[in-house]
Amino acid sequence: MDNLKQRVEDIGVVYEQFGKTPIASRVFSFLLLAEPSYKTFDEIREFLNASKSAVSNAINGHLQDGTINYKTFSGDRKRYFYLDLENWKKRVEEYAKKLYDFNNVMEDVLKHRSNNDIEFNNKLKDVIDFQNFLNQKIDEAIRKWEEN
Amino acid sequence: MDNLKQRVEDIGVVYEQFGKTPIASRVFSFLLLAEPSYKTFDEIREFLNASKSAVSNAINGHLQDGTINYKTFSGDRKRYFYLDLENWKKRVEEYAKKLYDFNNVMEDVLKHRSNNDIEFNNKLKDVIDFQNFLNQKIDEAIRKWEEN
DNA sequence: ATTTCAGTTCTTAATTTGCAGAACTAAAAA
DNA sequence: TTTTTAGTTCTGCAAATTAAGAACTGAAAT
Repeated sequence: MDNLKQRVEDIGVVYEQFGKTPIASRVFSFLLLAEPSYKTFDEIREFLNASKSAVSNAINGHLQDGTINYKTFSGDRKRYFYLDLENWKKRVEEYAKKLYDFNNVMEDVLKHRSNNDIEFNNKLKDVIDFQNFLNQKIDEAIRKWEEN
Repeated sequence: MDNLKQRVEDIGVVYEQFGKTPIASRVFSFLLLAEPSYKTFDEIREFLNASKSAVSNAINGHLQDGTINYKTFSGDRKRYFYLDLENWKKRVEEYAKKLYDFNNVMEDVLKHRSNNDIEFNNKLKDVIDFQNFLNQKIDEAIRKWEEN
């Protein structure tokens, strides 16, 4: 039944697309597949066959951007790490903010461009408008999901 | 008036957030700010003070993912590269597809999980539903923008 | 007070990435 | 036909990333 290890690897590979390191991706993947869904540092380290430092750094990265979190149980000093699925929308929000900020940069660029290249300026304006529209829709979707 | 160089650098730095290399980011930034909005390989290379190989790779990367394109003029064998702003929505679509695909991976994970961790499974289902909803909204926004 | 435990931090090594510079290529010009 | 042009590809190196292993730390248990 060690197709679990293989599944963790496979989904880990897919998750690497989002710019995470191999071990960070496997930590994510393991916590997505594992049962129970919370695991200690050492369980993760052992399952992934990785070094403590690699796992420590991967976990702290995920904690930083809110992908995972941990809980504790009284009388047990270990931390139990789990995918912070409730934080998902906030992470989407943060990505949306990045797009929004860059859109402001483009808006500023447009404002400073001369009138010699109307064609380009118009297309740039279209892109900016589209992105604003899209960002609005994304915010809207997040709000709607929240009020459930 | 070489605050243009500085602006290209500054916006280049911002654009690096989206995972592009320094030179690729500066190529984008230059083509966003430059007038006219299309530039030859050598104009880019010279403006950025970079090597031909670096510029060649950056340009080909951008061509690959549709960020830039080029046009030619008869009697001039140079290619004139420009930001392919009309392709913006397609690139957004492609990113949305990545999210959609990963959502299917998570859907598959959910299907295979046991019933021992209902809490986690429910949250996972929420995330999946939210992502589907969001992807739908994104597609919708793209369609709406298209029919203008 | 000492030991154990759960991680963290500090080297260090191995890849990987990003880029320069030079050699190369294919098409067009002369 | 040779030469020029507009890039591309190759070689190699420097810097950054990733991860291992071992030393370290601070809180908790004994």
